[in-house]
Amino acid sequence: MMAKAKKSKPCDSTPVKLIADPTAEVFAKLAWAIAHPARVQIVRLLIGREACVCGEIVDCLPLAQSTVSQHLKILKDSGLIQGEVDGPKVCYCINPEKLEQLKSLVAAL
Amino acid sequence: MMAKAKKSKPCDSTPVKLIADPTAEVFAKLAWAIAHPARVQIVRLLIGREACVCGEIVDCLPLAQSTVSQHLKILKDSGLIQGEVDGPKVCYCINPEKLEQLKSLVAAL
DNA sequence: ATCGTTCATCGCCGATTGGCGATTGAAAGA
DNA sequence: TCTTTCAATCGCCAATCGGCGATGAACGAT
Repeated sequence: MMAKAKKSKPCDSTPVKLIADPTAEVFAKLAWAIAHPARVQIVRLLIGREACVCGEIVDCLPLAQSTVSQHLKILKDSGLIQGEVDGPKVCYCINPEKLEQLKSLVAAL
Repeated sequence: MMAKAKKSKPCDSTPVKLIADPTAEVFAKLAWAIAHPARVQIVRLLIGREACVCGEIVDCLPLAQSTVSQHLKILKDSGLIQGEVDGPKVCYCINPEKLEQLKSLVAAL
């Protein structure tokens, strides 16, 4: 249905000059950090609580400890979360500034 | 500075029951779709205009036509954009619903 | 019917991801 | 000291990504 809607869209042809935005890189990096179900869950978990020990996060996910640690490293590298050593344990918490940056970048789309 | 802030965070230990959210998958897929600089630029480009022929998008990016086509396919699979065949050309445009879904998912973080 | 244009797809490649178990390292307790 | 515990890292693997050129299909125009 609606087949053959010839020329339905104007397909405007304003000469596009590549917006060489460096923000695209930043954007992509941040988006990539949460582009995995496990990382989405980790971020959500950390948003819901003050802070969380790594071991607890491992218990929350159906993944091996080493795998979770990898995801945590990725998130930490992106700046979205930060880890603080607390004795033998490590407390992770979200970085509100980075989270806000992500939100505003997406909202500005 | 601020070193040795022992026990600075409470590290609350509320028993976490894994929120097996299926939305994490959806979220991750959408995030992954824009987790590449080229795809960010494409999405931004399409938001700025009504619609855009594939060839123009190729001209806007320093990538080969086949590579751009790949990115377009990824974006199309995610639902963020949709393509409409217009003769020999293909007009791409943003899918406002999906874009809004992405925005609200991020905003709800 | 034969071009020329446009875009999708295929095959290939190197690099990266994502998963795991095993090992290492650091702190705290015995 | 020795042990235990917790988390990061290493090594390995299969799978995927991201890039490209080349090929193919669809369409308009000649």
